[in-house]
Amino acid sequence: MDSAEDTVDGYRPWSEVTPDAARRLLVAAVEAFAERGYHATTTRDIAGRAGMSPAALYIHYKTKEELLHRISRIGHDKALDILTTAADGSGCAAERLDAAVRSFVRWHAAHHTTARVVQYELDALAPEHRSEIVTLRRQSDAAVRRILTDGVAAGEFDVPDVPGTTLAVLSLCIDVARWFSVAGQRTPDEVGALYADLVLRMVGARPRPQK
Amino acid sequence: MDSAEDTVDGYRPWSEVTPDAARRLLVAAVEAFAERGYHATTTRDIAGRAGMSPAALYIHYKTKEELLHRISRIGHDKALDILTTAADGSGCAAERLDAAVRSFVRWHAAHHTTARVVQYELDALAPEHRSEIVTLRRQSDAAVRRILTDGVAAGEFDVPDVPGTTLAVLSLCIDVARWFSVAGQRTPDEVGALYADLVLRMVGARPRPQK
DNA sequence: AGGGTGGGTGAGCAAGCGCTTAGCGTTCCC
DNA sequence: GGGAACGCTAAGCGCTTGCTCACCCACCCT
Repeated sequence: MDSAEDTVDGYRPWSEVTPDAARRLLVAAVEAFAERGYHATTTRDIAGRAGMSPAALYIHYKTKEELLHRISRIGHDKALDILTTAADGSGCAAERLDAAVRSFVRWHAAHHTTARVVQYELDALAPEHRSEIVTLRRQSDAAVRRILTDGVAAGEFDVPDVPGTTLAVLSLCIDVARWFSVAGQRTPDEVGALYADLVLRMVGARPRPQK
Repeated sequence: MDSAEDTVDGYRPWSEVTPDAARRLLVAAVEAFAERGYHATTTRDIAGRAGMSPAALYIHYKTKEELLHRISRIGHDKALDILTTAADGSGCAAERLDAAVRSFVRWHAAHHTTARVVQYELDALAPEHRSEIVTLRRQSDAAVRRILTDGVAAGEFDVPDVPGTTLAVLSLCIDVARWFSVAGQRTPDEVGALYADLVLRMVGARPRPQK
């Protein structure tokens, strides 16, 4: 249903999942999990959306939880990649923070179906898979914190509580996945721009630091 | 388990639910829903936590969904009450925004168990119950928007996009329920203070408007 | 031509689900 | 003191769940 997701940011999602049948099942699972939640989704529903019989799922995945894990892993990898690319880029702290928030939010809005599963179904993962994902999330936190610390050190930002503000910034971005709707009047680009502006205000960024 | 919730802000939660057995079941349901999600929680689990047999649940509630609806309704009423009390209070726009965010966030942190159910299990409600709750949420949105509009009109705030910023402020506050943990090092009061500061920055509040 | 291989199906199992029903003990009122 | 009313339980019904198994068929290499 969400075919608009197929070609965003010039990359084809789930292209890393092969063979074709496994990818179709995974895409079906993303849609179903996002719509009804992991626990409310049945394996029959997933297989049905992919145009297959219930048993076909178990040729490509051992359990329903493995499907969620694969989705969560790929999604977190992508989200972390977007964030660290911006965080480790060139430019002053304000520019990097702007880029990080803008692209992170744009991804959460454009891929809100995937993002919803990735961000809100963490508790449904098996303990060992959950801790693997939590490690990735800590890296996201570190990336944002790095920008804030740099900005404070350079005198660009005024942030009394760096860990708390880091948490708030990430929380703000992530929650986009919950409320964003294609039926709404904002495009992912617009939300990204709005949020980048709001976050720069939150950190007290000076228009031009020392020029 | 979360007995610390029993007496916060000087009011006893769920005191409006009678008789005693019905309240015990409801409290058990809140804990179970918050821990595992609505769909992953069984009626046997709820009854077990309340120290009753599975059938006891159906003496006080028609269905499992009615339990969720009652929880959601009471929680939304309380959250909206907190928000509108602050929004309609006296003081300049900045003071009212500070109070609104501070108390709203404090509630989400202190009652994060309840808040998690209230904010994240909306889709599990039956359509007619869902639309009833959505109405309440629109009132929350209106309350915050009112403060922002007032602040802009008074020249206290600099907000280019009032609806978008309203959405972001509420989103930021609500997401506290997702990440807040009693194991963390912040108290609800501290998070409330931090967030009030961050939001005042987001709206470009001037330290003293015209004094 | 023919047998192996890998992706697929139809049918179904054991377990667990939400919810119901028959019945039981206590309380309360006349 | 007798009976209705109430709060609750033990047992279990009908159904759905995640998952399995026996089998099938298109394709491939020799």
